[in-house]
Amino acid sequence: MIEIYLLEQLEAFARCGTLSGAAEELHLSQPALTRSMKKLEELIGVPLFERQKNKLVLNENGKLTAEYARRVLEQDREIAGLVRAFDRRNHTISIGGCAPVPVQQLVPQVTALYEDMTVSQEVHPDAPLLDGLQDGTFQLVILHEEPADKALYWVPYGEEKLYIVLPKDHPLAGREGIWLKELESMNILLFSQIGFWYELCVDKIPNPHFLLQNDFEAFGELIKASNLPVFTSSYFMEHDPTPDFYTENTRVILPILDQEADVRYYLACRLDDKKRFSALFKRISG
Amino acid sequence: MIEIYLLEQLEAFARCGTLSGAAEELHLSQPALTRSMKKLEELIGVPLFERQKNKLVLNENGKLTAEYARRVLEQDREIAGLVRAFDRRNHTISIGGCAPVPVQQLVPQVTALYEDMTVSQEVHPDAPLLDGLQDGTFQLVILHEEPADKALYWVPYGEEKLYIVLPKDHPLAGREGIWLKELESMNILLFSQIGFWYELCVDKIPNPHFLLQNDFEAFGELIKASNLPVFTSSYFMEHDPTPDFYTENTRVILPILDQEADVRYYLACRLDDKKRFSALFKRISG
DNA sequence: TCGGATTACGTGCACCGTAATGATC
DNA sequence: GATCATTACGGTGCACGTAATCCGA
Repeated sequence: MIEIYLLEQLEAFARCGTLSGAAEELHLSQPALTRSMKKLEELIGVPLFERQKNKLVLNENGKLTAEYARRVLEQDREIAGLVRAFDRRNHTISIGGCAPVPVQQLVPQVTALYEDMTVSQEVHPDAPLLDGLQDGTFQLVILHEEPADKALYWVPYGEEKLYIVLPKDHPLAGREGIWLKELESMNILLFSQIGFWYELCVDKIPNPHFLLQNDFEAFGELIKASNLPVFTSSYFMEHDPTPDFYTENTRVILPILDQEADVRYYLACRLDDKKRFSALFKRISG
Repeated sequence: MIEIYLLEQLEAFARCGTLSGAAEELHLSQPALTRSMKKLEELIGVPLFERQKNKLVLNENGKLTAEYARRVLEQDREIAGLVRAFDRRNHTISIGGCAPVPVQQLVPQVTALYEDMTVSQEVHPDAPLLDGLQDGTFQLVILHEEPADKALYWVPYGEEKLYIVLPKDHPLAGREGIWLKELESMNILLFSQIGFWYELCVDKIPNPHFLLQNDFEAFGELIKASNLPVFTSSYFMEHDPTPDFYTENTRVILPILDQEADVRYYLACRLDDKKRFSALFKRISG
């Protein structure tokens, strides 16, 4: 049986062209390589090298062997990674969502129900989420549109509505609601990790001037320290009942009137995972 | 890097179900297997076994690893054989022919011209010869029909004509020639290794009664000791000028009149081997 | 009590490195 | 002299075996 280390050394020699080069690359001595190549040659039983005076060159047999070696090495190297990935898949539930809010809500529920599992989370647009569900990157995804794919199982997963917070002295502050297009060219504070909401704002607000901030603490400080318009949502209004800018009475909160600002979420999994997550769906749906 | 011996041991364990079984099969001790499995597990970095009290069982990771191991092992084992076969192909010229006579003529010519090559020979019908030429089984073939394939190069390679030797008191002995169909139901001595000639005789002689003999010495003795009809050919008549049954004057030699008994041979190779064998073709064609 | 897995311990071989030699540019 | 392959020699890691222990049918 030809051991891997021999194939590895042959492959390195085939690439480098000299034993010394290969030895350096493999952090081995030249004599070690000489011996290994001799041994390999003996194992296979036919000459693999043309031995010129002080040069060693692969002959046709050697080139062929190197080619086979490459294939075996590649497959051998893959094993550990593939098995680790397989193991990981069986011990982690990967959640993908189109926005952070519903994902943050889901994670503790999943963690509680599947104690021995690791739960990972990512935020992406709907399309890659659906792809990821199919290729196994995600086991659960939260979308903001009803999945049409018949190979998926899904349930409604709450709603979220967009509001805007304006200073009381803002020209639009007296309104009962705001259309996104009315925010044209306006400076608006925006937390950067808000998933699909960002695309929505970019789509609907002409010539947007977003002041992006991806540190949540700093974002809060900026809100307090400025009187810039900022988005919020039904979720925050319910779960964070006394933030400074609500009670200071210097700002008003107005609903966004666009239909797209009123979102329903859907929790989906592959049909063949429906059983696996039945407890989760039960808990969510009633 | 996972060495082959580890995969080999895992694969044996996967097949046997117990370490002791695998140890016996591999001519190793149980402790050696225990250690190797531990080592493999550590290398990959995820559990591969379910350790019951005094039983070791592959878990899902382990089964997957064993599956990968099988693939790598198979490919690794193949290497030596494939390279040896490749080497052999480059150092042997395999000659196939439809009959022994022209092959026996060709072998010394090839041997003389390609000194460092091994020359092998086989006799087969034309169809497998042509197949073998294409798939590399043969580099040179001798046919008894002109090859139609445009991907082949060929030259005429002599002729051979069939005769029959009859006792002088045989009813047909007075004829100037014989048709094969006239040999109906006749007992005829036949050397078995005569290639396509055998098929020809079976085809053309109704209800043939061949007394087959595959030992050449014994065949000669049988000719001398009996007065049975026997085939010969122009080749033997030219190269073996004084065999007993010619000079004893108790037998007559009559030509076979069938058109198929008058054969022209053709030496063919693949077009991409034409250059390689140009010296041979030159010598043959003059 | 036997069969199977594991642990502990000692050993030998196989692979390695260093040093020296040979050979070519 | 520089580079490269090979040979010679001495060292060491590691895979192995033996023996002992544990555990369950």
